Amino acid sequence: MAINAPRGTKDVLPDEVYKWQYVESFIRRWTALFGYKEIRTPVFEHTELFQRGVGDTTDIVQKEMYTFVDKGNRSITLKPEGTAGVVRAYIEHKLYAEAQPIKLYYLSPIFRYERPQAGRLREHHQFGVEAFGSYGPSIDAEIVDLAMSLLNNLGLKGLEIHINSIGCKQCRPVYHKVLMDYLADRLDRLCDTCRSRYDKNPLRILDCKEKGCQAVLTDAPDIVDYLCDDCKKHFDSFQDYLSAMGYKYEIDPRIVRGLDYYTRTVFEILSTDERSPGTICGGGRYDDLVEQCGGPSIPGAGFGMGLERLLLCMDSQGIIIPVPKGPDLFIAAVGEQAYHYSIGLASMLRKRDISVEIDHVARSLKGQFKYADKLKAQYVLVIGSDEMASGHVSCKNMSTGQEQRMELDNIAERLHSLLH
RNA sequence: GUGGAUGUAGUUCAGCUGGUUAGAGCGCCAGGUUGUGGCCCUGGAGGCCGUGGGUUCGAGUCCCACCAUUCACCCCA
Repeated sequence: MAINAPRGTKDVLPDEVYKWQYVESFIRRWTALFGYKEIRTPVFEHTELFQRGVGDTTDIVQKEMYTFVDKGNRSITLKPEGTAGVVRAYIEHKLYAEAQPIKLYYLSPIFRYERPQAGRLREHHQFGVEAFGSYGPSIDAEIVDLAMSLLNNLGLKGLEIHINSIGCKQCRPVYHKVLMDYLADRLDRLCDTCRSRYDKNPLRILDCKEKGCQAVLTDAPDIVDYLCDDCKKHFDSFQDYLSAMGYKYEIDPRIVRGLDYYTRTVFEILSTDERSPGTICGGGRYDDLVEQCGGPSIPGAGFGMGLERLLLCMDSQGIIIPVPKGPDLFIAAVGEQAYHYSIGLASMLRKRDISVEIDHVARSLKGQFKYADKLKAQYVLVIGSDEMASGHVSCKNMSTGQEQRMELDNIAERLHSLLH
């Protein structure tokens, strides 16, 4: 019996959850400001959904999915990305019947069978948004703005926005042909995987990192030069809107993304920081996906943001996430009778909205103070037989060391005024 | 999937060319205070030296395999 977490997974321990909660609180604030509502979809879906949605030729579907047959003989797959499930829910619940666009966000674990390394896990977590029902480039710009606002507000520096357009079903075949013609007499200089991509998905050859392929591609035609008029117009206005929002961006004709469903706009937000991984957010437009998954012909746009990478990036940039406060009060009891009384007092004070800690392992008074200190308790109340008899307790401020006496009768009020 | 590095207390790490009871800092517990934390002092608990095999009189140390971690690549968030 292995007692370690499965390869490529990580526990978030109590000492560090506050970092996640901090980031999540920013996500909830910014999605609210932009009008995106949360959607929660299952961690697993029918395998077919991802095969159809994400695309059979992608690495994700071909070799990275966690797929198994359940006891009812269904093929089930753990989400390898966030969009497909949201699209399925959008179609299943006929959200297209509501006023469009429908703007959604999710926080979800994502599973991919990969070789783990820094910022790369078999289970990672993504924050993502999906906006359905608008062909307009303003929604493309809005989601970039949402991602950038969030990241900037968290304090990240040195972010770059890289954008591209990969056309639509009208103009992409034209570019495919141009690219294939260009590559036709250079096939022997491409790597094995690229040669196999030549027929199935030639666009993917563009982002091959092999030196040989890179050399071949230096003079390759750029897709932006072959966009149809509508796609060209869309791409231009997208850029205009980004500028109107005050963003600098870079057109990178090599961004094609590893998911087949993208059309027109694709983008990545990456950190130029050397110590942390590059891409922390990637997304784009998917005008044919809803229809491909069996819904009406409705466009969409969205992105996914890797939370582990975001946290890594914040850490390497030295961004300090505020550590949560300790309890308002620690009650230190001396003796059986006082402890018995203190248990009741702690319960009462918690109901009065004061956070209270108390010893549960029979520590000495000194031990209780040390423990209170470790917990970062703001005040410590000492209760022993003297206090029980007199009805007065001493309350010690742990940061100044000063003690004051107070009556047990109105203790909650006194504490409230101390804690304001 | 390909290539490199690394696995020793809870944690970070020492352990020289194989040699007797495997060490340190931090953390944890207790004591130095009879009812008071942080600092200081003293003591204590805690290790099948990743797992399995091999070489050897003898392995934490050398060899092999496996497992895990980590870095680069592929790909992606």
